[in-house]
Amino acid sequence: MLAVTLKQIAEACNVSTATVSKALNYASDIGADTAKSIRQTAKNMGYFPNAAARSLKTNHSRNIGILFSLNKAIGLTHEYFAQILESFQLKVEKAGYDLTFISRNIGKTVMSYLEHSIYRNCDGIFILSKDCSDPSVLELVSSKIPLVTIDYVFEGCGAVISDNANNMSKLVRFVYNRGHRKIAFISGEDTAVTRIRLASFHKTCTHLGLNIPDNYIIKGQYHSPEISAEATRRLYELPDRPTCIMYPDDYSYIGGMNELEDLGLSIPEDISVTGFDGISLSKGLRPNLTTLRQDSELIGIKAAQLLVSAIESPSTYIPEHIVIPGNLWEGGTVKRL
Amino acid sequence: MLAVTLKQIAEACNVSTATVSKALNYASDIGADTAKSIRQTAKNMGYFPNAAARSLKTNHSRNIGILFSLNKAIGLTHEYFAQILESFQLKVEKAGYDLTFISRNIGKTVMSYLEHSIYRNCDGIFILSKDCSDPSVLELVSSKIPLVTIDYVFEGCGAVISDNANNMSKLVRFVYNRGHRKIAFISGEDTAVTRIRLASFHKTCTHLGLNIPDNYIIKGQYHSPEISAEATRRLYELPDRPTCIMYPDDYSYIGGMNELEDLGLSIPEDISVTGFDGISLSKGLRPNLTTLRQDSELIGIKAAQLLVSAIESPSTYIPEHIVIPGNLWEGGTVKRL
DNA sequence: TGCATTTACGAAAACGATTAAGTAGCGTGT
DNA sequence: ACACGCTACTTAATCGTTTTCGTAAATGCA
Repeated sequence: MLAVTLKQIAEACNVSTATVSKALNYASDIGADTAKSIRQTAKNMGYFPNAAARSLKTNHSRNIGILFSLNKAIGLTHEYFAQILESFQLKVEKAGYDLTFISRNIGKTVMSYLEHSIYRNCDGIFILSKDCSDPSVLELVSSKIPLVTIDYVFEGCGAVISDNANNMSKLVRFVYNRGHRKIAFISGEDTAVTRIRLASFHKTCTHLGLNIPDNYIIKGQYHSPEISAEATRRLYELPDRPTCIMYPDDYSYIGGMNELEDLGLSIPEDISVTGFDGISLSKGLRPNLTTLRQDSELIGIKAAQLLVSAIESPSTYIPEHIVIPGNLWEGGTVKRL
Repeated sequence: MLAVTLKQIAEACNVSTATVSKALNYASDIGADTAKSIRQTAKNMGYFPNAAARSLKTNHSRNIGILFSLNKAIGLTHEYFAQILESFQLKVEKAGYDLTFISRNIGKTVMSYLEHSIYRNCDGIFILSKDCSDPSVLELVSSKIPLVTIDYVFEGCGAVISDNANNMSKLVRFVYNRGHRKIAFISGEDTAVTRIRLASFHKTCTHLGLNIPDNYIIKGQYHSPEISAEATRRLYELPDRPTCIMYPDDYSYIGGMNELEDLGLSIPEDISVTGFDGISLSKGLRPNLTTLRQDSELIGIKAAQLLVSAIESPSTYIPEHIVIPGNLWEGGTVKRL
């Protein structure tokens, strides 16, 4: 329960706390054998440094703040982000960092993200936010705290981004190559990522010589089966129905899938569909959902590496924008026409 | 960037740091007007206390450790736990606490959960672990650090548990009341919760006078559509097929749903099914999945209240075991026979 | 041997807060 | 006028580290 302190070790070894500190930190001006025996007794006594004391003195906390915009559509419950966070956590843990959620308030006092980060003395911040135009996020970004963002680019800051433009293009081309010309697209709610995907969809279609009518493009929502179901019905009621519907993500597709079934359409015989993300769900479906697998694990890992290097070697650090390609998962929901 | 300290405020106000500290902490022995003006300048200067210094001195950190067993089946990517964590976070944040993940290692050094908690000076721990028999968890539990567990009971510790026994019973009775007598059950992997649900299933069946053959009970896995699909096929191949299949959770049911469809069975006409959890997915399905909605939001809130009171009022605190009932969601996947 | 240099350690200050103890100043009761 | 008790503040110690600087002993070199 009660923590062992440097002082206790010092007494046990008959040396000063300075010596103990040096021994444990492998400092240069200490005798090899003294150091060894101190380290041994420290281990025996179950010593761990007091994080607060160390943080106070050294001005770093070995703690990384996570800025997670928690809302329904994009938050912990979204498998893509949860997976990124998981692999990020595993990686920074190995580098010796803990993870703390950074919110806008602590108790009754409201603070900005920056203030919270300073309060907790975070060595770096990992931003997984939907709305990076939030002034409080901007304030953080323009501070000197090392940070890495996901799927959003701030100039001068490290970022890891899923290659949304190319991914979407890949998916559209796949559908096109299977012979589809009437492709509908249900987008997610309006975010930077959504805009990139939508632009890529249009660009790719134009490039392929496809003329997509306006009513084939429906604004939906990520992670919402209900809204995808509704959008699906609207597409069904169109006089000139699409032959393929592209859903905003795998999860929300489930709503569309059920709606189509209700309407008596079978997949992919009567209508083709695609998802996005490649979460575990998509492989549990029959036929396997055709989707674009984003490499969330790699994204988390790269973000961790980037942030750790930004923290630990600021001199050599270059705020890269790492683009992570996705993989097309062919599945079986796009029929060859 | 650089934080404002007490000292700076003290200089600005021409008082000692002690006075500033007292003013900000609403201590008694300080003049009302001095206090007021100090608080005002502190605000103007953008002061926030240094968490490390405060923690060092007061021996508490206003930080709660989360012990999250991160593995595939049960972790951040599981909506039930992610939701509990989300609502927990929102609640403790209001009480003035931050959340830090507690892992078994930090850098190259391996430490126990207890050691990590001491290292970070956590005021309390929130345990969301699948395997509470882990010796390192046990060590933590037997320490004096306030903690609350989810879906697992340690005597003398606060716990919030979803009422698995009654929930399962409710679900079985609902199926029974719809006329089903041949009920199959696909369980999750072996955990405390699984054992409770399985026992409740058996007990309820016995109570209802049902004799469930052994081959109706299949050991599956939570959150795994694939394994549920396979289990579904095994049940289908039985000479005497069940009329209803109960899946370990909503998510894994998706695998079964597709398998059944592949087998040419339609739900609920040819076969009835139930899920468990009541995640958003289940309401996106057509027909709506019959499931047992666990109140993950309330569980998170109650856990937060319990833990905060354990931390802040240890004298009046009673380590309750709060049982949160679930709600049957009738849905449309159980046919009336 | 004598002097300079290195090695190995200790003393003490510092990080930013909290808090017990001490002390002015002031009013009050007798 | 004097002791007493408040009130409102300051001083200084403290939490557990890290780190600079000082210094004694050991060593190197001529």
